[in-house]
Amino acid sequence: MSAPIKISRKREALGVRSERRVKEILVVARQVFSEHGYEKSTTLEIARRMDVSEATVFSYFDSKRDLCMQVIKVWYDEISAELEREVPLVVGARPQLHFIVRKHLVTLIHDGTGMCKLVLSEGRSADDEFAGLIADLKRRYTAPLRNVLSAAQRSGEVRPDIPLPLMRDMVYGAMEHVLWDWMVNRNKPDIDITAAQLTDMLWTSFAPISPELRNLAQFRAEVAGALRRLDSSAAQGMSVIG
Amino acid sequence: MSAPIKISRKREALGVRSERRVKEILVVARQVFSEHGYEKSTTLEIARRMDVSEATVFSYFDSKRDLCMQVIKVWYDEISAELEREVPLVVGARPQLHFIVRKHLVTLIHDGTGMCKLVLSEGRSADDEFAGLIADLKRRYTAPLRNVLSAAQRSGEVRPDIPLPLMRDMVYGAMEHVLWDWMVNRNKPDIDITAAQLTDMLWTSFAPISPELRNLAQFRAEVAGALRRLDSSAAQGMSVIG
Amino acid sequence: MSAPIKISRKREALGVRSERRVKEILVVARQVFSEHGYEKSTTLEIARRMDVSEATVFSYFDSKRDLCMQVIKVWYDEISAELEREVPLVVGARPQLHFIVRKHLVTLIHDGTGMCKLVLSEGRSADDEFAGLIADLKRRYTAPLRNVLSAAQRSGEVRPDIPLPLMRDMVYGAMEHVLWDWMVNRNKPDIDITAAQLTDMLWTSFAPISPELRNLAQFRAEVAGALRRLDSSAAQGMSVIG
Amino acid sequence: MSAPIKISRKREALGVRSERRVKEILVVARQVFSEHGYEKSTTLEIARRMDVSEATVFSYFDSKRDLCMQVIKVWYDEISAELEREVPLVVGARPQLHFIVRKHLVTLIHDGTGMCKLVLSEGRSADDEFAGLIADLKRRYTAPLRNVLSAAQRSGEVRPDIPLPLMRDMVYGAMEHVLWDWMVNRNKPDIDITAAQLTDMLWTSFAPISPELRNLAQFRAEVAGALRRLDSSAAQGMSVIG
DNA sequence: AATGAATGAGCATTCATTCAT
DNA sequence: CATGAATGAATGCTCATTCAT
Repeated sequence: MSAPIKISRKREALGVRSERRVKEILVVARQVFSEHGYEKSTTLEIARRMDVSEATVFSYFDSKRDLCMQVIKVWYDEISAELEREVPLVVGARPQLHFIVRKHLVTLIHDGTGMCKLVLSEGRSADDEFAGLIADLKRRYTAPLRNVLSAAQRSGEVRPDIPLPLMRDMVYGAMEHVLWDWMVNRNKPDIDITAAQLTDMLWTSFAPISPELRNLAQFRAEVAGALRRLDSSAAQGMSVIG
Repeated sequence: MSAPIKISRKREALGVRSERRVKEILVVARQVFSEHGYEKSTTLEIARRMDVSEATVFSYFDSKRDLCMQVIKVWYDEISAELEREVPLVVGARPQLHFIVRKHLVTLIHDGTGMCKLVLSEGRSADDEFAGLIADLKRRYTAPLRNVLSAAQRSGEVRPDIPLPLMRDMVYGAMEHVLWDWMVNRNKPDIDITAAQLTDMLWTSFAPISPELRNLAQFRAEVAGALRRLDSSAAQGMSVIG
Repeated sequence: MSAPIKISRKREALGVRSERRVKEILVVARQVFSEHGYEKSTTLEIARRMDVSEATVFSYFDSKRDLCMQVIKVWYDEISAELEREVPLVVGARPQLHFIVRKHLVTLIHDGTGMCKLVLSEGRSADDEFAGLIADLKRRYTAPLRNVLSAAQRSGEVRPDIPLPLMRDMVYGAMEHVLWDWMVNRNKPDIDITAAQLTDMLWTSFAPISPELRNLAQFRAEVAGALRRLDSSAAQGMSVIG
Repeated sequence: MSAPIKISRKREALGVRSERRVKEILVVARQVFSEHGYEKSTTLEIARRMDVSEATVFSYFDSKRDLCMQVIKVWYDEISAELEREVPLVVGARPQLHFIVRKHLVTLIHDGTGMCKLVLSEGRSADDEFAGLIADLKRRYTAPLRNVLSAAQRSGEVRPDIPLPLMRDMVYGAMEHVLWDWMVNRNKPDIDITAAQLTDMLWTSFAPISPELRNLAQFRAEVAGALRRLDSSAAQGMSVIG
């Protein structure tokens, strides 16, 4: 729960002056990794863009993998901290959900550093260790949502029979799909509308519906469906009565 | 929309006899890619397992990437065809949604060929072309759901104000998250329960709620939330009245 | 005892035509390693001298280390086989010892491939595994001497109270020193004279001396020494009598 | 012949206070080089163990090679001085030889600093300059033996027809082999027994044997050998007489 | 005297891909 | 139809060494 990402061996004893270098490298590395993804990025390019030698980069980070990990960690730490600070300022479970959803979309879509693709891609790294570390970072990032939903379950605002992880999966899974659709197919979503619609659907699905309402809704749906099928058959010219 | 995945240049002129070879290679390649992921798999290993030379593999496929693409395509074609065949046998929009959800989980979790990780990982490939091709395959695979929801919208069973892609994202996004959680953190989901819960939530969120019910539900939720906050404040010893 | 040096993984299934390549590489690698020693040799230089790419070299040998090992093994196998063939043709234990000693010096000094330095150097490799493998090769190479001495012990020609390994160490240790002295200080030994003198001394030291002769010799030596010291003291003007 | 090992350029102008630093570095470097050998040791590790920067090390020594050289030189100087002091205290050429042999084995085997492997390995360095410098150190170290044998030759205790270097090679060559066998194959020799046996053999081989005795011994050996071969032939069922 | 910081130069190894036979 | 053989091109990483401060 605490420090899941180990600080590079090599950074342990660095002085103040070099902290600047570390930051510089992280900035450049973020750019490079964002542009090409992890595999296609090279340590040489990162070094070149900084006008330093590769050796310099390796004197601050243990390995390419380590460097990329730190880049992702820094980014997650930033947005996690922001989220942790802002969510409590919002009042009400539904508004909080809405805030989290909108914030996530805004952050990833408006982010100028191209982290969206990197994070979505590397979050699915085939490398187990890498994937595990990112999973840790995500745990922190999604904690606010978890807290909101957990409290809402206790207060009765959210149905108690659904495991929190499953609800989290719905929230972030839906958004990742939206974002990936944007990345790959260039279908840029309208953030406000999408956030509103997602929140609406999610909150509806999380709400504890009274049995009566639920049954009523289901009855209505089934009747409507049966009716549609009837119409559909008729439309195909099948002689129903004769 | 049509033939999105180009057949390998080299396969165009191949005879019938060699079709068998193609299948054999695809089978072995599927194993290898599943085991190590795309990047860590080597054409040498694929060739060795078949007891042929690497050159033979390359005489049937243009490149490693092409081969992997075909592997994924074949798999998607299989499950897409199955889905297209089976979904119409289910009656009712909700049962169809449930069927699609459950089928997806069953397929990916019980699949002995380890395609789950490969598909989830490579579906997020940083390579734009690759990602685009997989997006095409997914379009076909998700078409049945699209049809179900589209029809349901027309029949009034599903609210008409939500874009179909967004609903699709909710369905598959949630499931991908569940599956990835399983892959990385070894949290194996109970398929039947998860499918039921997901369907329940999704269907609820897709259902057209009458304004009255919706308003009523929201009112109920807000009152409950306000009450909770009141209690919480009181519990912390804050003087409420003064 | 048998095949101590594993054949390169990669060479297992090579055809006839490529056997030539293997030989070619070994020839060139022998040159390069001989000239610079293991550490300072580069795979690039070996490849360049053959006008092939480094990759070609690595397709026949697993690693630089493996290649060097094979070079050394081939050489040891050659001279071991020769020795095994020739020693039995010599009659008599002492002549056999002389033959082995002379042959060793001739082989290492007249060898145009510069293996002398490589073998002497790498035989003392700090790398334990490497050292172990060379030790195996040496075991075979020194076996003929061992057999000669062992038989001679049984026949009473060689004193039985000395362990064979210690006698082997005397034989080869002395020669290695002679050779190294040549390599480093350019003191080229006269092979025939050195071989004769070494054999003479070694055989004398291995001979079973009868107690009487030994005692007599020792008595003689002690008297001579005492006499020398007496003379030496007197020469320094020390008052002997007081 | 005089100062063969040049003092590091950088040390020339250093004051007294820094002499302490030099000693400290040499102590740590000895440890490191002993543990990993020259090639695998890094200046970084040496610096780290001293809690100073690499730059500090390089301000006292010209190069890694220079440092290692000094380490070896210091060690050789120590044991050379000791030998030079102690050998004269022993009376008699043979006892002196025995002392030198035993001392050498004891020193190298019981040495806690692991110099044995380093010295044996680096004494065979492929680097000509390095090898030459070590050869110089060895010259001093082996001088006492040279003196002993030289005097013994003059006094008639040792045969005069063998060049001193060759006798030296026999003495130290044999021991190096014994020690290397220990290092690589873990055959730890019994120091006292080995020293006694080596001395016995060496002294015998160095002793001036009268022509009569020598001839007699050789005659005896040849007869014994011939007899053995006769018996061996007979034992193989060869009809000797018919 | 000490060092933080930087680096030039080097190097083994991998692997998809091609092509003559 | 198959393949043995060859390779171009790439790349992460190490380490002794220097120098301004």
